[in-house]
Amino acid sequence: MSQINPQRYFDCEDCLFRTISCQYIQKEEFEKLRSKSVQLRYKKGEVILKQGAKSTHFLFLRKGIIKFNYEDENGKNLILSINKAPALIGGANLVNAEFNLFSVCAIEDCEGCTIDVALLTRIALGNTLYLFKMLQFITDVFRSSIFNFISLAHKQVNGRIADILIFLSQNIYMNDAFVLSLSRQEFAEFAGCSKENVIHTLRKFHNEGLITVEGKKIILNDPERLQKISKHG
Amino acid sequence: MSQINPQRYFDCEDCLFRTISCQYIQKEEFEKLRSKSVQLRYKKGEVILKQGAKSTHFLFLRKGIIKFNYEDENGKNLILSINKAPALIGGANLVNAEFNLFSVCAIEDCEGCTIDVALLTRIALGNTLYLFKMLQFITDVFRSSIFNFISLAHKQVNGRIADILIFLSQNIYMNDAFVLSLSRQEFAEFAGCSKENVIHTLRKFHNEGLITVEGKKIILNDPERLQKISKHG
DNA sequence: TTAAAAAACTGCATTATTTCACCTTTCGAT
DNA sequence: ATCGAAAGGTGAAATAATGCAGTTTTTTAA
Repeated sequence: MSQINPQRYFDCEDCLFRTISCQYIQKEEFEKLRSKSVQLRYKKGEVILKQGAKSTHFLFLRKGIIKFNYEDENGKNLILSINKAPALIGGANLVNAEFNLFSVCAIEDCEGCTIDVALLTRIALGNTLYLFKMLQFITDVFRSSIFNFISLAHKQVNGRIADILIFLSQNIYMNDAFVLSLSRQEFAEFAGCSKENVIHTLRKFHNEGLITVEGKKIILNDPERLQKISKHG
Repeated sequence: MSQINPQRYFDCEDCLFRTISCQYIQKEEFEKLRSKSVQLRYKKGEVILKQGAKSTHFLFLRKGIIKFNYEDENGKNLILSINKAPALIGGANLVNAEFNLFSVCAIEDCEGCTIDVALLTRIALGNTLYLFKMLQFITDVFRSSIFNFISLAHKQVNGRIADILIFLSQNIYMNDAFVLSLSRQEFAEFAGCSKENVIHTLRKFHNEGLITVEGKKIILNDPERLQKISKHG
């Protein structure tokens, strides 16, 4: 994450953020944003934004998978949501410019571009359609977590784990078979239960033929039945 | 909720929404908004916005207490948040103009004013500072629910109920003693547990002298110890 | 390559939570 | 004023979830 000699890892030409931005704002304005941007790479496990810190930049995540993490007063972690690129990260502070409420961490190797919040805000305030678009981007990340919370709030662990498996398959890995980016501990922090409970439950689903678990490799053999478990709670 | 003969229950002169709006937009523009508004009263229990419906208006809640309610596929309810006036209700749809994700119901008698979404959006798009202010209003309602979710996600029932008691005391009733607007069933839907568990736990806190429960009347005798229970989980 | 550390896993005792069956109180409508 | 429905409440059995103590497997770094 060295910034001494700003490195260029990828080309801006095919950047989605650029494409979308340039539908709303002038190329010259985008160039201003870009001149303040730095390309960064994060290894799996690295912290991108730290809870409690004041962040001066967003990150346009171009590649990779991240988690939003909240650490409570006892040091217990909760994963609020998991998102994959492309996404605009750090937006909880656009409307409400305070300290980061959550951390954002890479759970797979990531690359992206910092975006200066002050400058983006200035540009967006002069262009409501662009502002609107940015807000959509930001709330996307947020909204996905709502249904996870609902699942958490009134399903038991079986249903919650079924929900997470379906979510990962459909929204993150886009495949019935995937290699889990989360440790069992992290899975538990996402499901709001103990890691033992995650292990027991995955094993049970495995023994019932519902899924195949082999270390980090998971295959959903019967998504329909998983849906039923999710629904039943 | 008769709209045949639009009734005037209260005076617009001292309306907070008007005061705030007029800091950003012209009086004439506010008059346009107002001309499309209707003053409404809701009895405790009435539905203000219905989950799944397409809402053409926000409600500026001028007086009263409301709940955000999500009903799942099995008919189970979850209360996402509880808010008191003043608040701008229905904003989940401003950025993302779809159907209502949640219902909003009065849990105390309420009064407020409808606000035409299309017109408000049009005005806000022409005035970014106003748009920003409206977004702040809307996300306020949202943000308060986040910490309730965190509580839900990794505390046990004792801690969750302690959290809710503290929340109600500090954020809704602004007093250590209050008359609960929720039934035990609703309390359970907020705490994400069974109503029996709510009753048992309130009784336990009562027996320990932590709180005094007498039907709907609740007094927090020892908020500090309650905080400790909340913290310990 | 190997030793140490971290993560995955297991079964079980303990604790938390739900569910059920049933009783009592409160409240609103006739 | 009375009936019936809804809400509040109780205790106990059944179920779910956690936390522990220990083993195995995988990963990491020297």
